[in-house]
Order: sequence, then structure tokens, then C-alpha cells
Amino acid sequence: MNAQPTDASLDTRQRLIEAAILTFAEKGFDGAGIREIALRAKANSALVTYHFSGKEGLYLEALRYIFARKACRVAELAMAPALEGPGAREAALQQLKDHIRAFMQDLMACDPQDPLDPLGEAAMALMAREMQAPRAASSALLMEQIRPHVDHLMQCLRVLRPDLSWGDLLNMGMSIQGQLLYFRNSLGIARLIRGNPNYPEDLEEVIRHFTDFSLRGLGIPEAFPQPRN
Amino acid sequence: MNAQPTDASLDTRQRLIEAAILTFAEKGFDGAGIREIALRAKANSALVTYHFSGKEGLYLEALRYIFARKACRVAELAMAPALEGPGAREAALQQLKDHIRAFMQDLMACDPQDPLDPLGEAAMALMAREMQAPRAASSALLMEQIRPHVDHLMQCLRVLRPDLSWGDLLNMGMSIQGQLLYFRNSLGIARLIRGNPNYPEDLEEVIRHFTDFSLRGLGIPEAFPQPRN
DNA sequence: CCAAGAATTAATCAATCGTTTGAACCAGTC
DNA sequence: GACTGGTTCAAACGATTGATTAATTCTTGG
Repeated sequence: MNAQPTDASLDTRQRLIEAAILTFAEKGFDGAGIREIALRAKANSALVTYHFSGKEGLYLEALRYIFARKACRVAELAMAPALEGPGAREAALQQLKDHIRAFMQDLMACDPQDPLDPLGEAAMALMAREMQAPRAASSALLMEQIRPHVDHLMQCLRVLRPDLSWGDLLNMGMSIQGQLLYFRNSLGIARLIRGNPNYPEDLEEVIRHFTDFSLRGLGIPEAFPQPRN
Repeated sequence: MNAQPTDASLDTRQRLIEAAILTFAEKGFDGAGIREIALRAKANSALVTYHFSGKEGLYLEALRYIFARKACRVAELAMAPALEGPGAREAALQQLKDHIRAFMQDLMACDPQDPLDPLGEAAMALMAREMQAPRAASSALLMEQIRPHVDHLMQCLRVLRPDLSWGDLLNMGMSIQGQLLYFRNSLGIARLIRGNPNYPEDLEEVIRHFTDFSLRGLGIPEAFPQPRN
């Protein structure tokens, strides 16, 4: 067991985790082998059991590693003040816009200084896999991480559409989040269809589209005076 | 080898394929074992190699089996008459609505008359897995299947919003498809969030939501007289 | 400098993987 | 009844899986 990890082992631990993210993202949990991961991390495969008490533990630690490095921007927003009293509607509208922008920026770059971060790319692929088919051991971890984002979004929607039921509000949230996540997960196809390998060249333009589409879909006339035509 | 299969073997072949769809959908390609599939099909595991020349062959055959039985509804729509002349706008609007309904129904159930078809459910789960992490051997098969759906959707959007650029239309299509596909790809997490393992209990209600949200997002005021505040 | 403990290693474990084998089964046909 | 070709089966194959062991190296506080 690793009672009190030393500095030396931290390097190996991190290398294993990052190699695990890459490999799990490429081949899935069952497709990836600990020998392959260890080879990628230039470490011994036995260290997986030693440091993480098994393959499943390494997988969970990889998820935690992703959550710790991301969720930076959206997490701040979740701390926004409660929406009540006069001006609550305008505040909720602004928070929703900020939510979309922050989420998109979190989606597109793990490390803002490195837009072509392969680890961030793999991390999102791994998250997508996990969201589609949650493993029993990690679904709790996933929920715990996603919950505040969902709550924050729902809080905004509830103020903006107080007439809707909770189920309808969940549908609205699902549509909004769906656009954003699908955009990220289908970037490869989108670039082929558009014949532009650098798409999106201007992220702000995409953010604007998603914001417009979502607000109109939500049914908030005052936010968008009139959709022309 | 199976030069000319007899009637007797067709039963076994089909049982293996259907068991494969169920198992591959549940556990993925690597997670599912040949012995498990054969046990489910009440057949011998050696028959996988005999009939399909291996696990990979069985997987491809399972995908072909899905494509042959599905793609029925959306495929019909892709054959719809060209949209031109007077009434083109109304026709495009109806086709878009039909597209969303057909796509959702194809996503959720294989046979519309049997909404609780476990094979259809598994088939779409398998497709969703494949769409997110395409296997090299099957990506071409998948693309060929998807392409007409995208074309048909874009054709409708072009009529409904002739004022938009091609890039903007692609954004619209991305938002619409994103909702639908994300809905399918995140069913696992959605059921956790809603605390309802049977969600969606009423598919029509979901279809209605996606249709409303998409038409409003598209900016088609006549389709939805007014989103009540 | 030197035990003590953490970290790493090569070697090995039992289990399972997909596949192969060779014989048996089950129609039909002469 | 013997023969044939497609089908099915139990058994075993070699390879690989995740996990474990015991010995070794590295690090560190006394």
C-alpha cells in the first residue's frame, strides 16, 4: 500500500493517469490493457495495482484527474448569487448566456494556453464514453461532478420560464446541453462536412449561434426582438 | 466454410446475430465475449467462427442486420419530393417535423408497432456506441448510412431559412441533430439525473419538445404562433 | 552511515480470451 | 446401408488478461 506517497512516486502516478486517459479514451475500459497503459507511461504494469489498487481504481483516478483540471470556469458560475427579487430575470438571462459561453470554452480547450492539448481532447472523449454508458463504479463520481452544472442551468431556466413544469425545464436543459456537447463530440465530422479542417475558426461565432438558438428555443421573446424573416 | 447455408443454419445464424446485438450493445465490442453471446443464443461458441469467420465478422454482420431492418422511416423521408414552387415552405416544414419524429423513433425503437422492442433498443445503443467510437472496419458502413439523413435535413432547412448562409444553416442543423443524438447518447446519465430508470416513459412528449424547441430555435414564427412567455 | 519504508522491477499466477480441432450429428441421394 | 456435405458440439489450443509475489532499488530520517 501507499501510505504516504513521496515526491518520487507522484511523477509515476501522474504519468500513469495521463497514459490511462489517453488509452481509455482510445479503446474504452475493456479495450485498454494495463500493460499497454504502463508501457505508454514508461512504468511497470504492477504499479497500477500498487498505486491505484487495480485497473478500476486507475480508471476512477483518471476521471477524478480530469474533473480536477477542468470544470474551472463553469464551476465559478455555479457559485453565482441566488436569483430572486427584482432584476432576477435579467440576471438569470445573463447567467444563462455566461453558462453557454463558459461551457463552450471549457469544452474546446482543457488548457487555454495549449489549444491542441491531446490530453484535453482525450479527456473529453473519455467523458463522452462515460456519459453514454456509465460504469457502475463511476456513475456516482460522474453525477457528483455534473450535478452542480445541471443545477445551475436549471436554476436559470426556472427563473426564465416559471410557467413550465420541472420535467419541461429538464427537457429545455437537455436541448441546450445537447447542442453544446454534440458540437464537441462531432467536431471531426463537422470539419469534414464543411471542408474546413480548422473549423471553428471563430469560437465566438459558434457561441453566438448556440446562444441565439437556445434563447429562441427557450421561448424568450424579449431577449431576441425578432428572428428576421 | 458455409458455402450455401441451409434452412437449418439460418435459425442459428439469426439467433447469434440477435444475441450479438444485445450483448455488444450492453458491454461494447471488447466487453462482450463470444461464449456469452453463444450462451445467450443457445448455440456453441465455435459457431461464431464457423458462420461469421470470427468475432469481428459477427460484429459487422450485426451492424448490417440493424441497417437492413432499420433506416426504414428516415430513409423513406429522404426520398421525399423536391421542395419547390408554391407550398414548398409548408411542405418543408412538415418534412422537418416528420424528420424529427422519424429520427427519434428510429433512435428509440426498431419497430414502431412494438415500442418495447428490446432488440431495437439494443440496436440503437449499439449504433450510438459505434457513432461515438467508430471501429475502423465499420466506419465506412456507418457513414454511408448517416449521409442521406444529413442531406435531407439540410434540404428542409434551406427552404425554411433561405436568408441564411450555408454555414449558418449547418449551424442550425448541428443544433437540431445535436439535441436528438445527445438525447440518445446521454440516456444513461439522463436517467440518473431524473432518478427514473424508465425515462422516457412517453416518447411522444419528448418528440413534441424537440420539435417545438427546434422550430423556435430555427426562428419560424408562423409554425409556433407565440411561445407563451 | 544505516536501517526502514516506499517505489519499482521481473517473473509468475489463475482465469479468460478468440480460435482451432476432430469427431459426431443430421439431412438428403444413390 | 453407405456416402456426402452442411451443421453442431465438447475439448483443447496458444495468447493475453488483470493481479500477485518476492526480490531489488531508491529515498529518507535518525
